[in-house]
Amino acid sequence: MQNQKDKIIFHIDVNSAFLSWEAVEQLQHGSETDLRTIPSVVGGDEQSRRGVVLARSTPAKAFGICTGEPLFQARKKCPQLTVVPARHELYEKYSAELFKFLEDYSPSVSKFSIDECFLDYTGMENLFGEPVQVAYALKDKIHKELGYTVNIGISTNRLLAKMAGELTKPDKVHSLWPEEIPTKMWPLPIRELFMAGRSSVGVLQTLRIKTIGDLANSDLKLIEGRLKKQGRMLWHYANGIEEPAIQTRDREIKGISNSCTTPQDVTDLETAQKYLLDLTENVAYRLRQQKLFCSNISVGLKDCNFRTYSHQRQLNKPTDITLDIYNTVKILFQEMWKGEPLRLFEVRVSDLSSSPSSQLSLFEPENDEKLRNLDHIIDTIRQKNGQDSILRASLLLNKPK
DNA sequence: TCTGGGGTCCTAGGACCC
DNA sequence: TCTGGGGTCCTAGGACCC
Repeated sequence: MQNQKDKIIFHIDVNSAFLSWEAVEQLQHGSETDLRTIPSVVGGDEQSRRGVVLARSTPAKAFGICTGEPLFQARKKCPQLTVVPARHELYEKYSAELFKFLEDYSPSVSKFSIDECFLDYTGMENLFGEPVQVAYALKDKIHKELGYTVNIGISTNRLLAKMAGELTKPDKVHSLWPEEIPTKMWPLPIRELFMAGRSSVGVLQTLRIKTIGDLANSDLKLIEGRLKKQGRMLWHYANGIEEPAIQTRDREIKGISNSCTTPQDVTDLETAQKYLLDLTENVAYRLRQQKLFCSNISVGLKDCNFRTYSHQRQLNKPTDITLDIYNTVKILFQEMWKGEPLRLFEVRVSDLSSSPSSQLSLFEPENDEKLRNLDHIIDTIRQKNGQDSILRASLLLNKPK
């Protein structure tokens, strides 16, 4: 059992979140079938080449269908597969509802992703009871009241709670107290360790490290020599030491991006710029919603051979003006593009601050003020009538510079 | 791989400064 | 300059997560 002074952390993870939420939503709207009981997946749009599996039902899993795999491949494994298009706004709604629900159990609930969070249960035993029993009750209450299942992992830090939550699924509660590490975590293949991705696992395998236990009991200096900071982190994680700490989404935002895989490869400048303007508008709008300014702009491309590359530029003066950002985006794109067919465009802004450069803003050029007013008008129309209510493209493109 | 979209963090090299 | 070392900033690319 845990020490008196130790923390108690729950990791709560919605099982096949997008699919579960789709199933609940469809049942509420009179559907006869529960997506969770048939081979089904939530996926992108196949025709526009966005066809990958985002979430799968348990029967779909039985066919060997994996998340992230192309829909085409999934259909080969299971021809009768039901494919549901993704509805991200809906999932945001369900996500918010769950986190609100959890706040009854602790004042400290930290969002890790749309369907995962950490709940700090430390000091709540006197109110609700012993953690494992409470976790079971909580899991069943979510099922009964919200309509879907979750996994709950419990331990003394976020890392171990998360590893506990992954042990077996779905609809399970697992503890992974420090003294249970050798029996519950060390036998697992190294791939199962949080933050051990393909590249690190490849290096570790050359060192004959196959399980999490192998890594935990290896020489830290050796691992660090091969994998630098990443190696040091993985070695600590394998030993159940959360060093560095796992960060959640409650910190300030570092960057805003939007990307788009095109239905067909793009080979002409005009079409490319249309996509880039669209992405820029989305990013700039979100930037202004957050009342932020960016000092770095980056454009990323993926060509038809899946080669990815990017260019970025530091600005002299932070901005939130769509046209400012777009002008830099155009330059960055032209620096990179040699005419190769492109399948993906990305616009990203970073180096964010909450005010435009302090002194300069007092003497803001008249033109900036006009552009900012234009952005404001368009943002207002969009908020009232929806994102597609106004075609900014023509406005911007025709606007004399 | 017929391979999405939104993030964070790290590394390495070059420019520039003292 | 055929020159050392340390620091900071910028840029490109990659690893990893859900």
